[in-house]
Amino acid sequence: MRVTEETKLATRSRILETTLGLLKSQGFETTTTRDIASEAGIAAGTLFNYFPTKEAIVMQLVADALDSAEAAFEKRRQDGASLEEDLFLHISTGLRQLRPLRSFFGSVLETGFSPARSANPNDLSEELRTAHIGTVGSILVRHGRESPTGIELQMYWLLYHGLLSFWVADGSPKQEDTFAMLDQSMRMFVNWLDTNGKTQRHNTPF
Amino acid sequence: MRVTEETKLATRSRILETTLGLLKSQGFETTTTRDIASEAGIAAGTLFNYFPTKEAIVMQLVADALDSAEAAFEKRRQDGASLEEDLFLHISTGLRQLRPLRSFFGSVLETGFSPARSANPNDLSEELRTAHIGTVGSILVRHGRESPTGIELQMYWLLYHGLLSFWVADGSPKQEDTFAMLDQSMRMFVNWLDTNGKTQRHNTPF
DNA sequence: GATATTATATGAGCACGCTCATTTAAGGAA
DNA sequence: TTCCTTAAATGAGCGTGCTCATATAATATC
Repeated sequence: MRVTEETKLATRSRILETTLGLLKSQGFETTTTRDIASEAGIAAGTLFNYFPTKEAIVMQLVADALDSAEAAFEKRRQDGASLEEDLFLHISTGLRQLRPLRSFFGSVLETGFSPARSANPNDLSEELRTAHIGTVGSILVRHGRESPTGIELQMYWLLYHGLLSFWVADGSPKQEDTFAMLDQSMRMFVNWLDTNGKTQRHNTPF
Repeated sequence: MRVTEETKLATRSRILETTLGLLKSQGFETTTTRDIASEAGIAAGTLFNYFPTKEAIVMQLVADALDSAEAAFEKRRQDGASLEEDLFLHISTGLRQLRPLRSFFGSVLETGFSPARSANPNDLSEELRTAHIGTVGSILVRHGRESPTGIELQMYWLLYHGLLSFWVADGSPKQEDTFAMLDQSMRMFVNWLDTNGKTQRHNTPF
C-alpha cells in the first residue's frame, strides 16, 4: 500500500482538524484516540503512524497557534511602545491565539513548557521555545539592551510558564486576572533586568 | 467485615510507605497500582477504598513532606536574616524535604500546585497552599510589612510554582541551578513588593 | 450460641492509550 | 498482464487506572 505524499498530508490535516473539533466540544480526557481516528476516517492504529501520542497531536495544534501568534505580534506592535508594553503584547498575542485551545491546553503545559530545558532538543516544544525566546531577544535589542543571558532567559521562561499555568486555571470571566498578572510580571521582570548585576549569592544548602 | 480504626490506619500507612519505596526505585509511570496493592498486602480494588486515585497517594506523600518542612523552617531560621533570606530559606527547606520525591514529584505538580486557585477547596493541595502561604505572610509581617494582598500572593505562588517546575526538570548535578533561580526570584519578588506601592513598610529607615 | 446487620475487602471487568503481527494495495520488472 | 516488492493501513490485543457487584467477617441483637 503506497500512498501519495499528498494523501498523507491530507490525512494528517484531517486528524488535526478532527482533534481540534472534538477537544473543543468534549475536552481532553473524554475525547478518545478511537473517537479521533474514526471521525478522521482511519483505523485506531493508523492514528499512531501520524503522531506518536495523543498529547503530540495537541502539541501540534498549540505549536501552530503560537507560530501564527509570532507573526501577529510583529504586525500589532507599535513603534512608540515601552519594553514592558512590547513584552505584554507579545505574550497576550499568544494567549489570544491560544484562546480556543484553553480548555485542553493544560494537557501539554507541563511536558511542553517546562521552565528547565527539555531533554529532547528535537521536539516541537524546543522549536516553540526557541521561536518565542528569539522574539523576546529581538524585543530587548530593539529597546537598546543586550541579548538576554542564560539566567535571564530562564527567569523569563519561568514567568511565562507560570502565566500560562495561571491562565489555564483562571476562573475570571475573560481571564482578566491573567492579564493583570501578566502586567505585573513584565513590570517585575524588566525592573529585575535593570537592577540585576549587583547581586550577592546565597550558599546552596547542599 | 468490620475492621478497627487502628487496622485501617495501619493499612493506610502501609500503602504510603510501599508507594514511596516503589516510586523511588521505579518512578511514577512504571509503578502500577497493582504493584502497590500487592506489596501492601491488599487486593487491587482495596487500594481505592483508601485513596481516590494513584495521584492522590503521591499528593499525600508530598503534603507530609511539606508539612514537616514548615516546622523545619521555623527551627532553621535566624533572627538577623533579611526578608529575601527568609523567603529563600522557606522554599529551600521545602525542596530539601521534597528531595527524595523529586523524580516523581512532577506527576502532581500541575494538578496540586496550579498558580490559579483550585476549584476544589477541600483537597490536600488547598491545605498545603494555605499552610505555605500562611508562613509567607508571617515572614512578611516579621519583616515589618503588611500581610500580602491577593495579587501579591498570586504573584508569589506563580514564582513558587515556576521554581518547583524548574526544580523537577533541573539537570544540574545537585540542582544548583534551581537555587540560583530561587535566589534571583526572591530578590525580584521583594523588589517588586517594594516598588509596587501596595505594600507599606512600618518602619522606613529614613 | 445463633442469627442478622453492615462496613470493608475482593477481583472480574471496563475503557483507555498504545503496540505490533498481519493484511492490503500501489508501483516496478518481466 | 502477471508477479514481486514494500510502504502504509489495520484491528486484535496488552497493560493500565479505576469501578462495582459480590463475598466476607466483625459486631449487634436476640
